[in-house]
Amino acid sequence: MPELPEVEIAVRTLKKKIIHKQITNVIIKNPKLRYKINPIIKLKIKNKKIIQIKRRSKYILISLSDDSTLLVHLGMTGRFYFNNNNKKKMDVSIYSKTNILPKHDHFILKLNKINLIYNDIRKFGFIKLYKKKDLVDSEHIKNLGIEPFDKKLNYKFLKNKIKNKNLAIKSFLMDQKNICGLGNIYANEILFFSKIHPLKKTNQLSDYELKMIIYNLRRVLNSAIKQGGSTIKNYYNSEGNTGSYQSYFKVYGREKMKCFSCENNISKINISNRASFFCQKCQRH
DNA sequence: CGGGACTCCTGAGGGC
DNA sequence: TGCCCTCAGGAGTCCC
Repeated sequence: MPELPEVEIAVRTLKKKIIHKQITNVIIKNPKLRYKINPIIKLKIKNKKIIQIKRRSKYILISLSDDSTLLVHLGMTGRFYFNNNNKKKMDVSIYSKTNILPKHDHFILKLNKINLIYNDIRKFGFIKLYKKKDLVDSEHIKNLGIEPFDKKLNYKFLKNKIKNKNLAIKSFLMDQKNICGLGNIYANEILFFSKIHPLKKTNQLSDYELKMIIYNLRRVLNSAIKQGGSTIKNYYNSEGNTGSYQSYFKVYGREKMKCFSCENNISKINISNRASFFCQKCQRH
């Protein structure tokens, strides 16, 4: 599910449901995710309390009472959902309500009255445990770029970042070392609102265009968060609900359909191996 | 070093 | 119906 808005929604739901709860047991059903789940995790986190849940880029950081942090990335299809474990039998109503298949459950945290289940069809996500002090220097976190809502992100910051870079702006936006949290959907949408062709080179962008990119990325992300994220292919979030930002897509997935701003049809091209959607007339080089 | 192609994995959908 | 191909919200690795 996951670009920044979807991860943010997941974090907010986790906060609501599992903060302050104690981990009474851990079940690793299938350790083979992007990185093999280290079985030692089970012993290390059992009986610890969940004291804080945060988002950094597209990562979920679950801090535990012994100064360790579970670092979770959802990959393409990772998601958390909950199950009531108060009864003897698992509550299976969520399976009929959503398209979740238990065969893709890989990791389960048993908490007081509730199970937190990590489900991931394609297994591109991962779960790692770090000591809190090692987390920021970890390979996953240390090279991350600026957060989209960080006040330090302004056009001068971007201008400095793209200095000497002769790279398609779409690729720049997708690279987490620059601005983090954006993925394929939102990069496409942001460039449409900014009226910039996705292949336009970073060193060709005007100050005005850089300002538009920053303005629109915040606008698009905020709006998506407000809508509960985007749901593709009946993808359900942690509470068995779908986000609805997909109905606001201006270009993503709209190849050959009419542009909402002009009479042109939306084009689709490949940039860095990812589908890129744009309007040839509204978005100029 | 920067940047593009390839890779991991499963499932959905289209064409024949 | 079945088979084969392509594609999918990510990002690390390899190679030039």
